[in-house]
Amino acid sequence: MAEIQSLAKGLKILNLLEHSRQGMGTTEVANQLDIDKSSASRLLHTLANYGFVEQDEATARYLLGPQLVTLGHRLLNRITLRDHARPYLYELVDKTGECAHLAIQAQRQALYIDQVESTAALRVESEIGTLAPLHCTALGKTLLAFGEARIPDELQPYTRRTVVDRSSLAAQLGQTGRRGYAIDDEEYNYGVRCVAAPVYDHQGKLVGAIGISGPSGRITLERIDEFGAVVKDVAGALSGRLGYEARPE
Amino acid sequence: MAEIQSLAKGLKILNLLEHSRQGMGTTEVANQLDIDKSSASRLLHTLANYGFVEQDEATARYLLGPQLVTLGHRLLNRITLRDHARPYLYELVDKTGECAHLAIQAQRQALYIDQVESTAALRVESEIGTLAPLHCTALGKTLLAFGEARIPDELQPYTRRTVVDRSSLAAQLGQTGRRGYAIDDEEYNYGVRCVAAPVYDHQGKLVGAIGISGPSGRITLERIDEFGAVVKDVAGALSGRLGYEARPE
DNA sequence: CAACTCTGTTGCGTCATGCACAACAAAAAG
DNA sequence: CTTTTTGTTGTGCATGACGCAACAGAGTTG
Repeated sequence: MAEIQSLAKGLKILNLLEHSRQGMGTTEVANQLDIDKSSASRLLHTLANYGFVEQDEATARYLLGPQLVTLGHRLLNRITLRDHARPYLYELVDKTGECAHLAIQAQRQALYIDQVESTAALRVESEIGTLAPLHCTALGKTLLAFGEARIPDELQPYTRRTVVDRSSLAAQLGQTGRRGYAIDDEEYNYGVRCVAAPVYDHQGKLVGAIGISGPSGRITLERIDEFGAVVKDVAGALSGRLGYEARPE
Repeated sequence: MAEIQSLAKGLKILNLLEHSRQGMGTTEVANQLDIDKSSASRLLHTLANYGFVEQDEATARYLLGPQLVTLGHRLLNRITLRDHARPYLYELVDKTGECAHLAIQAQRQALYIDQVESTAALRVESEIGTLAPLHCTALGKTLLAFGEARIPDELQPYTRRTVVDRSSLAAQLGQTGRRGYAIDDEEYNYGVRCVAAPVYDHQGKLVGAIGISGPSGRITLERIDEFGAVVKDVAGALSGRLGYEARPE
């Protein structure tokens, strides 16, 4: 599994620039990656030649380039699940008043590929394209409980409530499987509860998860089963739309 | 302007995969780029390690990876122009019945960063993330006529109507500047006419262009000035929203 | 206005590393 | 079963990427 190091360096630069809002200069990039200024300069020029980074005209700092928008959207548009799911996300927002999300599994994480915002003033937004951990989000746990994904090796804690014990998590996933929906009780963000349920295609294969997120003041523990039933219903309807036929138990 | 060749090869692979819907295998990639199988294999592994490509589990072919979605959207979300423009795109659709688009200049081309579809059955869709030439689209010509972009070196013809003569194009851009909006009269796609107008920020700097596209049966040459006035008005309103104050001539 | 700093690019010698070729494994086709 | 195709791994060699250094610009400071 040999890695082409020059390519890896270039990709690392892209990942580096992701978290830099105002861009980075050649020297800064070189320092961060512990490479020489000259190498950084040449790598950045190469990336720029292909449109993967772009130099701000005013500040001469490097930013992510338009080619990434092009490639990223090309990929998103290819995911037809997204088109089918959209009306059901709206349905979730209508019925619950909370933000609805659609995620698929990618890179051993949950990738948010669509989102419909609620109209509430206090709401939880998750940008499309975000990757979230599998073990402490409702969407992620859905992918774990109903799909073939393995429990990640490291269970990083995000809040005091994050389940970091593998056997506890496994037990919870079993319960999730029987119940038909997954719950995130402030395990990823304080004050935020989420509920999610699986989406299957015509072959009965898990293709993604949809769910809602909201402040724990509105998604109370008393009402969470009620929300769970709604999410499960809508997810089931979407699965049906994709040709899935629920098999009788 | 030395280019790191291994990095360039990796980026070329990404561009190659953009146009492949069902993915490509190692050998296929190697043939397309005229490199050895072994190199292609190692490059693909490196790209996969960083999530820029992904292997389909069933077919073992390589596809664009989720990291591109993440990076691409990170960039899109950073562009606040997009947020401000959206209601005005809806306004354009309402007033004209045609699809509305928002583009910025990137890589010496016009980058479509948002779109609102019309409800008409016959309509022109342009995917977000698409790059279009500057010299033969209304959005592109707007960027040329009102911004600092230079006329491209090569004026590639797309239809019989595409203006490929530099001086003719310069004259047309002059007229566009005086008129306040740009027209694409089937110069990029047969049967499609477009109208676009410039968007300025609070510094009076051109930041993008918005416009409409529709079948030439509806956007007739008789009515095109009427559409032009609408687009110019809405673009002006958006510029005002961004803090631009039209200076009296 | 020089002296200084910080930044980004370029030239060059050296050595690492990516490459071609081949062999191999594994799957698919015949 | 043989044959063909595909993908990965091993290896010697030469290319090319790296680090160093020098240089050029742009700001800053005294």
